[in-house]
Formats: sequence, structure tokens, C-alpha cells
Amino acid sequence: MNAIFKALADPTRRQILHLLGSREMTAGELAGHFEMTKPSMSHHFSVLKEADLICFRRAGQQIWYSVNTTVLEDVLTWAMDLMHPSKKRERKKP
Amino acid sequence: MNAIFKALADPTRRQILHLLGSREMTAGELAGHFEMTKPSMSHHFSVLKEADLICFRRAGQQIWYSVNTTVLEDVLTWAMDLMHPSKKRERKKP
DNA sequence: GATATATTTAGAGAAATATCTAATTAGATG
DNA sequence: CATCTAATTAGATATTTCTCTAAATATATC
Repeated sequence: MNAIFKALADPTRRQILHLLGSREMTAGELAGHFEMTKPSMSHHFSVLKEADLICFRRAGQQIWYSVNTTVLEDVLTWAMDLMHPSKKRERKKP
Repeated sequence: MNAIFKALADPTRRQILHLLGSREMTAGELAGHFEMTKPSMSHHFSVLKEADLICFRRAGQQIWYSVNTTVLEDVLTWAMDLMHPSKKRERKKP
């Protein structure tokens, strides 16, 4: 949980996630949206990867990144538990 | 939004919020739960206040802290928008 | 194999953050 | 008012984090 919140603490990384919200993108394409060198962007990717907030796959020379929504659910759960600490959340019907 | 995520990035501060989830507590009572000096705890309170994540009121010598759930809703909204970027969330009926 | 493109890794410097001790403020009480 | 308790502010230090340049890796193409 700590890695997740650490990763979300940086505005660049939140913006990366936002961009990936619409569609999968390559490292270079993502980097094009920021006034920052590619190594700096690569560092942010690595922090997001460490937190398991993004998935990636190599295709030729390029690496495609996408959001891992599973981990975002953990964030949702954490925030909800804080808002309604006594009530148990409803379980999805199987 | 940046102040909120910066505040949530520290495990001590998340634990403070968790403790306040059950009930209002004084600064000293909160500090008693951590192996850290009171000035350090005070610093964390100040970061949480800056992010508007906690409310406080003085009663005599003591200061009582509580969670501000309104801001947590913003976090929920942010995470949900990331998970379902195309769908608009439902609005509460007035 | 040589070269070009996409991306990451390594290493360094600057800025931000967490923690501590010492000092200060605010209120209660003898 | 002197003193005690609760809490914060100030200032210093160590660690972490962000960003950069330079170098390395991986893949494609000539």
C-alpha cells in the first residue's frame, strides 16, 4: 500500500495514469506529453511499475503501457474504509 | 489534489487517519500510538491540515482532531474516474 | 555486422521530506 | 503570577526523491 501512495504522490505520475486511462500508450508517446527528458519519464514508469499501477508489454522496439485498475480498487477500498469504518462493504454477488 | 496525495504518501499519516476513522482524538493521544516525538507528530498533523484531510478544534489545553471525509470523497472520485474514464458518474438525487 | 530508433540504467546534483532537540505559545491551576 | 501540561514552531540534519547528462540495452533495418 505504501508503494501505491508513494507513486500517486507525484503529479507527473498521476497525469501519466490519466493519459493511460483513455488508452494504451508507448513510453515515447507518453514522454511527448511532458516537458521532461525520457530518462526522467522512465524513472516515473519504474515507480508506477513498482507499485503495480501500470502493466507493460514490449512490441518490437516499443514498450506499451496501460493502467492496472486492480490496484486502483485497493485505493478505493482504503478510502471507503476510512469514510465508513464501522460498516462492512457489500460483497459482489457471485 | 497534490497536497492530498502528498499527505497520503506517508504511512504515519495514513495511520493517523485510520485511528481518527473510529473517533475524534487529541494530539497527545494520537502521538501515544507512535514511536516518534510529539513535534514530529505535530508536523504530520500540519501536513494533513494543509491537505484539509483533518479538522481540529481546541478544547482547553487540548486539540481534538477528526477526519474530513469530504476530501476523501475527492480521492474516491479521482480513482473512479481513472477506472472508468468514459462513463459519467451518477449524480445524487437532490 | 553497422547503424538507427526506442527505451532504460547509472551516476550526480538540487530540492523536498522526515525526524530530532530546543525553544515557544496557549491554557489550566495552585 | 508562577508553574504545570498540551501542543506547536524553529532550526538542524539525514534521507529520499526528482531531474539531468552520459552510457548501455534491445530491437529493427540496411
